[in-house]
Amino acid sequence: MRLTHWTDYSLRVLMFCAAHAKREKPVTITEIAEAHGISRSHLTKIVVALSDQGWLETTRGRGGGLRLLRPATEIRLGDVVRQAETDFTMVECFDPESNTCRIDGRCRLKGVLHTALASYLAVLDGVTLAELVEPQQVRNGSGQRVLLATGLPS
Amino acid sequence: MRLTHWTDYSLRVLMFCAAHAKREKPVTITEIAEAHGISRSHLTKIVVALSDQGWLETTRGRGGGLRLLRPATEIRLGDVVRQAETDFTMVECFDPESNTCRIDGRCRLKGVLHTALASYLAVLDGVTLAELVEPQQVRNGSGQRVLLATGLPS
DNA sequence: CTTAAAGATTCATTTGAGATGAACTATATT
DNA sequence: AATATAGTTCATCTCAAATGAATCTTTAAG
Repeated sequence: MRLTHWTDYSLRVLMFCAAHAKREKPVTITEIAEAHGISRSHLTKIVVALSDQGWLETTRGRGGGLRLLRPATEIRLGDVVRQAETDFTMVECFDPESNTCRIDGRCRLKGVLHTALASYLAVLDGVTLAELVEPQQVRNGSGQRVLLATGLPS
Repeated sequence: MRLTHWTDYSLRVLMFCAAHAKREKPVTITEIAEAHGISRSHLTKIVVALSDQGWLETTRGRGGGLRLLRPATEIRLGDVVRQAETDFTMVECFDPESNTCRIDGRCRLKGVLHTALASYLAVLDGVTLAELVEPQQVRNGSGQRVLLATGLPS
């Protein structure tokens, strides 16, 4: 049971935007890609998806970049994960297409796993992007003051 | 986010054993494989693992087969899933080996996802194998009385 | 009006966990 | 001896997910 890198990166992009929301210049894809050591090309696809899903606003051209469409306090992790993650097939019988289970409909497994999944997402619904990146100064390895969640000097 | 077929089958094997626990002859791998339309060879590996993990007792030779080592009322789904599923890497930073996240240790994502996972498993811990296969007569498609969870005529 | 900086698209490829099954071995009962 | 059972080994297959090069499009700055 694991989340995809796609979802992981989706969250990181949104976190990065949230952490720099107050900056004048918008955040750029290249910037995030470099910060995380990911290819710009690949990350672009994730940004496009996030934009299609209404999380981000993108502007092309010089001076362009990304901006959150909603305040980070209103972005619940559960909703992001629901959209980023495409496959919530817990067991075969979740998917009517491929289900060949001979005891489907008479067994309670599916229901139980649905409940568990709901519980998982409910925890994520209880946390907003803002809480993840809440600025909080800590010392980094070099004794420098940095912002929690961004790693950038404050 | 999904469970592997391995875990799915593991649960089905245990459920089958639980549903037939009162039978004189032990359940056999071939029987389960046929009931679910899975290859006997593949299912054997799963049974061996379940046996290694202490869920099952197996006996070779004619008249042999599988038997649960503990009453179904004492087998919690969460424990089975924890053992069957090998990879609970929610995001890259879960795995110290592969983690390259630049903001690890200063970000709260990992903690949140751990909590969510714990919540998922807690739901499964609240259900026993016995509850899944609790005998309950229902009518099947042919109007025949069958046992819930097994699909076999009662 | 040219250039540079940004996002967007397309295409092809790689990768790796997970799944699969054939063939064979070991053991117990009849 | 024959049969029915579990157990092991080996090789492969499969497919979603991940990756990245190349190119196109848009827009602000100079």
